[in-house]
Amino acid sequence: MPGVTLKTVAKAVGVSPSTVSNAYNKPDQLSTALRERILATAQELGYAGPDASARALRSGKAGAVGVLFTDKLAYAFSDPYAVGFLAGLAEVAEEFATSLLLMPLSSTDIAGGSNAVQQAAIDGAAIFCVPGGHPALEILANRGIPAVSTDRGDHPDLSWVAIDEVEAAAQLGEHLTRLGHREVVVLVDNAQAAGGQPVELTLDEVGYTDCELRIRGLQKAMPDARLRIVSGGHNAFASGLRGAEFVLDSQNRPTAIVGLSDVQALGALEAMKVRGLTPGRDLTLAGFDDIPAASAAGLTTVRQPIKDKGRAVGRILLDPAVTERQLLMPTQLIVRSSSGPAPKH
Amino acid sequence: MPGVTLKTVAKAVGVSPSTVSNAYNKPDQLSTALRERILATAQELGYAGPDASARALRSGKAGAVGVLFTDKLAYAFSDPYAVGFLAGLAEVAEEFATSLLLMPLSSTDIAGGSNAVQQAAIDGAAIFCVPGGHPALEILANRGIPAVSTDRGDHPDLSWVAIDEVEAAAQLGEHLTRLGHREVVVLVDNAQAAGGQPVELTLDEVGYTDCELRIRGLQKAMPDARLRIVSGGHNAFASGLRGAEFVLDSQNRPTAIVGLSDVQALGALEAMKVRGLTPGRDLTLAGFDDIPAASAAGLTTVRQPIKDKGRAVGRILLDPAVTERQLLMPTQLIVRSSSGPAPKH
DNA sequence: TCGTTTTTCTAGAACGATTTAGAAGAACGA
DNA sequence: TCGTTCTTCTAAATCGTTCTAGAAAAACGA
Repeated sequence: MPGVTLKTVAKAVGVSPSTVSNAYNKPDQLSTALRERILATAQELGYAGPDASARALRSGKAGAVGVLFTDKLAYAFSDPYAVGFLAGLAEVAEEFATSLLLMPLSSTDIAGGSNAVQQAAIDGAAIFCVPGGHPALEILANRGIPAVSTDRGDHPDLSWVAIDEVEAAAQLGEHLTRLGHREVVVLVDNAQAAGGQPVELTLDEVGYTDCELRIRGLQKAMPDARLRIVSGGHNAFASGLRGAEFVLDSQNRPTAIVGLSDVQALGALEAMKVRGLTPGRDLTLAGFDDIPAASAAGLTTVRQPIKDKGRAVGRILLDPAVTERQLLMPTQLIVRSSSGPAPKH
Repeated sequence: MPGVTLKTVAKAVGVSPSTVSNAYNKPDQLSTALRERILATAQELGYAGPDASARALRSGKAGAVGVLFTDKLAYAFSDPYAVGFLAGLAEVAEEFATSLLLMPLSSTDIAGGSNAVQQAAIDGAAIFCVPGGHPALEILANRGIPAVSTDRGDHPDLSWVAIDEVEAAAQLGEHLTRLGHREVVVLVDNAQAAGGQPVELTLDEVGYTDCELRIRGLQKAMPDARLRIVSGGHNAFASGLRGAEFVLDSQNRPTAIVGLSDVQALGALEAMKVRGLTPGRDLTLAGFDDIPAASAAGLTTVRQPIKDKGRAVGRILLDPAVTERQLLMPTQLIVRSSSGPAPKH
């Protein structure tokens, strides 16, 4: 049955196309009897309801919001933190009969124009941990697509749902200071190390705004400590593992390792285990996010309400009743067994 | 600048809209000089390229494929198995400049019509572990959207990329039989237990076709064993944990527990650890999928090439050169330390 | 030089719906 | 009975492209 459209149905029933459209979208605009007759005829003709593209064009609503991820999709999903965010977002999306459009941000050919960000039919975009200044953000702005970021940007008119990165990290920093740590390594996500060879970075090279802020928070709360920044690659278990290996096998071991995400911290935990190091005694380990696995592993971490973050982003994008455009979510230091006093030497 | 369209640009440059369209889509249809002039003017006017919806309508291609997940999205993504599938699919999607549209499948009001499946603008759909007979599948069929399932369906004209569930499970069953196990508990995903209270089920109540087939495979290879089916909720670590707790704390402990997914098996592993039970010695534990964490945990499992499965689904949906519509992927029993001989008594 | 092909561009009709403004008829109050 | 308000339905414009067919100009071969 090729080409069964609104018009076909309208003709078959003997009404105008508008009425058929109303039968689907505004049931109170026509009598129940007629509506039922229309729906029945539609069924009979094998008409599956208004075409999505046509509706999107005419009404200006795509029925989908984009989710922008940095890096490859695989990395994004391997972090339960990302999954939690997505789950919260999906919950709201579902409520508004909206789908989620996954937009992997391959570093290549963003500028090319033939990329998802340029093409996608979306009503809004959730920017998940994408560094400020990324070309994709400009494209979105150009297209006039409302975007909500999970990071606080500098522009006052940008929407975001974020945490106070500096304060959150400072909480952890104070905890470490109290425990007497002065030699600290911070494990960060970084593209430079993606090849497999861990690298040591300066603060300027870190890149991701949120990482940078967290490090600043640590510095602020640990003015007397020596902070080294190391990356084993993109945000993943394996990167934390590699980064920690690099640090643990080097001459000057720190007394504490802070992963800027729990998955990285858990990777570091693995490296410690292999070397027979007990977290909290031989070396202090801390993470960020408080993903489910963190509590199982006894990892000290900074909890952020990730699912709520996803929900909030969804509401800002989809719920017209929500007018607040910038939301600061609470964080909480969760102290577990992986952190302990710095060993005297 | 509201309403900058193809026409606006065309007028500004002094050419026809068709030409501007060609500048974007068919660069060889016009002189380079003109094309560059058009692109420059577009930039100047703040025109962000052809509108996605309009293009979708006119060309009949949405530029996106839907991904249907059963249950709540959160459960879906907490399983690395799902993530692997998605990664494979995303790889192919990227190659064909197509986006992935995640479609949350609320169990409620699917029939209502105001759901994502009905509304979404997609060219095809990947059906990931959605039980046959689900209303969403019918909606897709009605809309004439090609769909590829990860489960073998009964209809001969349905496309799928699957494994031989029965045989795969039978491989594992033979292994267990050889080890002398006769008291076996199978942990399954089930909505009934989603509340938190584990339940014991009959085969008829299992629901998901693939789960059912796997159990049949086990039965086939373990004709003399007593198989009990238990669920601790939806497919997740926590469900496996709860299900195993229920089983381990009951009067008649089995000698082997089989999780129908690795995440559930790993949850069960946790329950065993807490109770001081060593897998492979005190109790045999096995899973399904062979996710990365399985090897780290020494879990005996049935490997399936999940990323390839995702890729294959993507190719069937997007690559016109691929004509094969039904693909059986290989599986392999991976024996690790979590399985051992049944204790004599 | 004169057809013929190739290149470059255009006019105008789709694509399939929604929206706006308003008509026709029914129901209502006085 | 008559004007007024609802209810129910419709005509026509519009959303922003891409497509088909073909015109005009340029290039080509002999």
